[in-house]
Amino acid sequence: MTGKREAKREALKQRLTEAATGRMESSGLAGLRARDIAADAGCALGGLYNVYQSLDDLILHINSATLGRLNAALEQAAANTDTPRNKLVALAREYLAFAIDNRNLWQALFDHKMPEGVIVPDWHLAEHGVLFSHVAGPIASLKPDLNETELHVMARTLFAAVHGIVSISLREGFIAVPREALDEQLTEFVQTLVTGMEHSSAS
Amino acid sequence: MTGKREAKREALKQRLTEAATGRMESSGLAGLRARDIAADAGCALGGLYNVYQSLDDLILHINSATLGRLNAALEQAAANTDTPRNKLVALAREYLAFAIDNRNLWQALFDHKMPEGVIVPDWHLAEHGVLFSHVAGPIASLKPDLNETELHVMARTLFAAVHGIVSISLREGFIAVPREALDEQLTEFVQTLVTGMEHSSAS
DNA sequence: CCTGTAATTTGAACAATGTTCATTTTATAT
DNA sequence: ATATAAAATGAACATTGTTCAAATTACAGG
Repeated sequence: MTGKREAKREALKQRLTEAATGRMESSGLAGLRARDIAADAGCALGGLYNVYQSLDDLILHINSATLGRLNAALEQAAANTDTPRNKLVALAREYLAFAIDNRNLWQALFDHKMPEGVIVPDWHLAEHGVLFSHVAGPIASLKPDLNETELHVMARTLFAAVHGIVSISLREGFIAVPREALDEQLTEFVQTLVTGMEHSSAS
Repeated sequence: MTGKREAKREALKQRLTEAATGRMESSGLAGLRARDIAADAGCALGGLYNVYQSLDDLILHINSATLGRLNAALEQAAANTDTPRNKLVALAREYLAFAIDNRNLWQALFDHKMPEGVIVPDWHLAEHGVLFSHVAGPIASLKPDLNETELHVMARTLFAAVHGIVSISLREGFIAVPREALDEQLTEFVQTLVTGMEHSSAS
């Protein structure tokens, strides 16, 4: 009857992660309390710190899972579309859809900051970097003359632009634009940008 | 010798605001402590709460001042340029410059969140809204057929796109792109977008 | 099945922080 | 000069994340 320790530990970790994810979904990053999470998971307060290094560490793991789902959704969106132009539009729309459908989890990806002096681990930065990569393929088709660096930089720029539009649109306090209008705006924006790319010097 | 109360109160408010702004510049929003601010301003901890409703209220006022300076800088940038295209490029570059030169103050504009249930006062939302307005003029020239709503929405979208690029570029942890490269990327991005606008259906 | 040991779980205690408020100090008017 | 109202003070409180000595539990050997 060995291995029971390991199993319990894993089970607790999962319960904690699920509890924390649930709290984050319903109350957002700012509504996350160590005591609530522990209570939801059915363990003592200290139990959380046996499994995770800190609350920030736990949040990092939640964000990692969210990034995984987001990356999968974006990959799907690009795969189900034909031309580079349509892929870029589909990626932007999927990003918006994911942000709306997973508001608090998505917000936490960008709202969460490590405490002063603590650096974000490389593996997590890499996961963020994958987001940019989805955009790189279609851009490479549109502008085959770009070298790898230029391509990467432009992909990051385009992603950041779309992120900014989604981010400000979903910001609380600001006038809530209806989803359909947002979708249309975003589509038009990407279309305009692609048109611009097609007409620029080194296409 | 009347009016001394009012004067002292104003003086204290200013000292508190300056102290808090200084702390925010050097340590960022997350490094702001009520006790530090009060100590810097030379008053007791409670004094802060005689002048401001809460720390959030104080932060709101700092952000208001920052927005004032940012709006002034953007207005200047647009005024010193000729064509709509060049105005849009100048606005984006000025936005980047301001963000770099006022990193922590600028970050706080978007990082700060009111506690759950407390809503941002209208006058402050309006100040944020002014940011979009700088972009509206040049866009109106480029696309004279837009009605007021369409114009406002497009201005917001373009601003948000530029904001996103600047925001992700200055994000800690991510690879720091040299300022000149950033500036060039941003310029190219706006140029591409304007080109796209010139070639789109309802120009 | 019993027992000793090592790992785990617990929750009281701690430190840091925003906020309040009874008390003290100060400014103004009479 | 004194009374009153305003303002300043800082101790006390509530809410956090985090730690750690003590209690509990799982496992191996007899």
